Amino acid sequence: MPGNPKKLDRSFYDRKDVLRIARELLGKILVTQWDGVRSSGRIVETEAYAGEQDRACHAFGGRRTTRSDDLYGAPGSVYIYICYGMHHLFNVITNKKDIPHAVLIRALEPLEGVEHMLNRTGKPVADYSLTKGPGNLSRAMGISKLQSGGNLFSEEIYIADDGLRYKKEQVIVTKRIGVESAREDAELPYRFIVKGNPYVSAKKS
DNA sequence: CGACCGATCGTCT
DNA sequence: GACGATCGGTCGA
Repeated sequence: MPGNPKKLDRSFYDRKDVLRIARELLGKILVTQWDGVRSSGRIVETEAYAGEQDRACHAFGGRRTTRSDDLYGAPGSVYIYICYGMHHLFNVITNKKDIPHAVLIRALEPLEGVEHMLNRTGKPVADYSLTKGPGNLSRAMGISKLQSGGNLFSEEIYIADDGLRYKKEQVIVTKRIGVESAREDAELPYRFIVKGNPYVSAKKS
C-alpha cells in the first residue's frame, strides 16, 4: 500500500547505473505545480540513454553542443529535447555532472489534475492518449523548454516515491523507440514498461 | 492493423 | 538544406 509521497533527492539520481535508475523510475510520481496548478502522474514507461558510448544518445562520441549541453548537467537536473519542432521530450539527468546519462520519461498514468491536463492539451476527454508518449505527457503536464537546465528539487517540478514497487514479472524490457539510426545500439534493451498498462505507447518492441 | 504522410522549426552539416 | 528520442490522421487490404 503506497504511503505519503516523498520527493526523490539528489542521491537517487547521482548513481552510475542509468539502466537501474530507469527501471526504478517505474512507479514513481512526476509532479508539476505551476502557479498553484498541480498535476501528477505515475511513471509507467522509461528509456535509458547511456552517454558518450551510446549511439542513440545526443552526447554520443562526446558531442556537446548548444542543444545537448543540458545533458551534461548535475544529477537530478532536466534536459528537454525539442523533437520535430513541436514536441518537448522530458529527460532526467543522472550520474555525475559532465557525464551525459539521461532517462527519457515516455508515459504516465494520470493521478491528479486531469482537468488541467485537458485544458493544456485541448483534448475534449481523458483517453489514454492524454499522457501516452513523451510529447503528449509533456504537453499534458505543462512541461516546456523553460525547464531545461533546471532541477527536480523545487516545488514546481519533482519526482516522488510513494512506496509502490513493481515486481519483476510486472516489468517488460525492450529496445528503444524511434532510434533506428543508432545502428547496433538501436537493439539495446534500454526501454522499461509496466506490463499491461494502457498508457504505455502501443508501438511494438 | 500496417504503411504512409504532413506538421513544424531549432540545430547541425 | 536536411533532419529528428513524435503524433494524429488517412488510406487500403
